[in-house]
Amino acid sequence: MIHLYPFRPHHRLHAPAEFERVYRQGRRAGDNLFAVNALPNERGCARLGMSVSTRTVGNAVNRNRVRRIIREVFRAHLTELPAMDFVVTSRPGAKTAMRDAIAGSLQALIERATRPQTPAQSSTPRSA
RNA sequence: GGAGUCGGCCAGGCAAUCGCUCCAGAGAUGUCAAAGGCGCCGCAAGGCGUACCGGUGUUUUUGGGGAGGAAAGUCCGGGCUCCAUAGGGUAGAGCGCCAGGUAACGCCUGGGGGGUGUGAGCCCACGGAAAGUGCAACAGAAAGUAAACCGCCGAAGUUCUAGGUUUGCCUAGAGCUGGUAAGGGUGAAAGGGUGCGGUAAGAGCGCACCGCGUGGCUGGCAACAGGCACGGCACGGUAAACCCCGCUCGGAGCAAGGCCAAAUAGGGGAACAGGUCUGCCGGAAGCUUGCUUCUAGCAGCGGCGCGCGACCCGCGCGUGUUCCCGGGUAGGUCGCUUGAGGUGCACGGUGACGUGUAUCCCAGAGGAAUGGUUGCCCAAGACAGAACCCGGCUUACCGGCCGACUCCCAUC
Repeated sequence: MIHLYPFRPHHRLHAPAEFERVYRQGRRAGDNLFAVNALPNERGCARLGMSVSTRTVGNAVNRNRVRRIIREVFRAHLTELPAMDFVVTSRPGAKTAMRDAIAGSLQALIERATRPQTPAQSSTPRSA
């Protein structure tokens, strides 16, 4: 059982400019549920921003459901994450995804987005 | 008991635990002399000091609040804000039986009329077709100043034939012109309906009743209803076709808008220029001593541009160049939840609703909280998430509860 941590405003991204910065400069990883952009920050803790649209997820109720699950997953793993800004963008597959699927997807994507980039590997994983 | 109609209400529950957000209290800690308090100085304006009270952040803790009946669609109506104080006309849009309710409505209530159902009920875009224009496929003879295809008639006119004859004409038959909207047929619809009379056959041609129209009367605030008299059918349908009549409507929206403000262009002051325009006031020069010329300012009228949704009127704002001071995008903050507010009671009203009174405070986020996990229970949880706020309408929806009423069956 992991210990649970609070999730306060300074753990979130607020300004449009911050989102823009992560989109432009961050590393990107995605599957059919989400896309995750990650960019190191100077604040000493990880921060989360979400972009979940009704267009990809169906309706407003489902949008809230997906956002809450993302936030809970992020909160549960807050201490394990490096000091980076993450922006999670929904994709149509998230519409019907259950909680466990969302958690699994996010963990894998965060893993890929935060893994130190090694130039030799970048061309090979496709064939492997 | 079954089938159904109408109205109202609920929208999984409980517990533990981990979170988010707002409010209030308490503690810790940072910061602030801008505001209030306090102290000192000063006649006063005011100045100085002070973190004790206080303001404002962060954080801990305690307590409390935290999505809907549709929060939805954004289809109507308002409040609020800004634009001019919301002006006139045209255009445009909406609405359309009557009365009431309301802040207002295209909503609601009650009533009238029409349709529909055995019934409780339900449905209606329900002003005008004798202002004008248009439209009506196919079928049909004919689709609106009616019309003769089949049929009916043979009165009237006329021709032929036959018979009679007082030689004028008469009778019968056939035909033509013709008469006829009863019957058939076509069509969604064929120019009132039924019956009797009438007639050559027919026909509102006449009459009765019904319908329709006109005018009184009675009831009703009215829509309308009832009845009387007259008319003798003139007035077919379609206005969610144009249109006419009546009523209503300015526009944009909280990304409204106010304030504080990094960054940028526009704004205030000074100088120069101006449309050979007009007026007022001031100054200077000339002398003909009350006029001319020059010049500066203000106002008006022009011109140009912009705004007031479109157009016309009308209104407002700005005006070119150079030099000096002030602006308001990012961001923050307010707007932001106490309101046409909820609930109870009383009274008025058939009712929508109103009045009075008591009581309650019931989300307020802002890349956007209102949730996650675990366990238990059952009838196994639908549609679905506030974004300035209300009143409606419409649409979506697992089910459950309550009340009133109708029809059928059975029993007493």
